[in-house]
Amino acid sequence: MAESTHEKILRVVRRIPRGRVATYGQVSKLAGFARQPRLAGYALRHADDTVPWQRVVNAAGRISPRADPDSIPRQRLILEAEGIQFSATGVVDLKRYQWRPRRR
DNA sequence: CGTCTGACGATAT
DNA sequence: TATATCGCCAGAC
Repeated sequence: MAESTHEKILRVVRRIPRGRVATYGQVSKLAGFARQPRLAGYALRHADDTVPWQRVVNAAGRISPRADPDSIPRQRLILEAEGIQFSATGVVDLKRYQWRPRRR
């Protein structure tokens, strides 16, 4: 069985530790798909509860909007429960919270 | 099997 | 600084 694109993406997302976030672009790059941030978004859309999808935010440090408007406050609450703070404008400070993997 | 659709971001103009 | 272009996966129908 060849590993699918989505599986590679999800494998990376599962490495993001609690209390940290990664961007779509970062995830896709680590999975071997540089400059294809959409692939990370596509994969997360189909992700189940075995993957910490809430730890992926966009390059601006904001939660990416989806069909369900309630998904934003919902994701935010989970991240805050993990210790991540949001600015008054709803932005995560990537300088402070972005995941920096050691190797691979 | 063709078309549509959905968690993005670097680059060009 | 703002808007357009492009890359190109996978499930639903």
